[in-house]
Amino acid sequence: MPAEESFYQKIYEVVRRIPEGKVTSYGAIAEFLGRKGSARMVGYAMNNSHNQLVPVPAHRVVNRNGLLTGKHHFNPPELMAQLLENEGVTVIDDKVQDFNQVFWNPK
DNA sequence: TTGCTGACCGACG
DNA sequence: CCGTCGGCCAGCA
Repeated sequence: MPAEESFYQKIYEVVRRIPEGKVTSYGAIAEFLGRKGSARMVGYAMNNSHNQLVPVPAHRVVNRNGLLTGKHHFNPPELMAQLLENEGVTVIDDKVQDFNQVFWNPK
């Protein structure tokens, strides 16, 4: 049996599954991992995403409102919205437009 | 082991 | 509309 993966690894794995032009929410990932209500863990894991050897598209993860709450952790902060728009996701005032249409549920 | 932190969410007034 | 609080729990000093 393979070595047991940390929750962080599982989170990163889910985030990598997000297709281009799609986004998901912290709560959705937390719920998918069976830790519904602990969306904080997802965000906290994202903070460590830079520590991963494999790139993690953290810019595709937004909060429940479709707001780019984690943009301040990017360098530069505008990069998050720019990456999303580069993939076809419209971002206005740090908020994802047509959120229900670009929302991707892990499964 | 204990205590603190946090890129969230929902409820309350 | 706005601020505040509780809950959730892995990681770290």
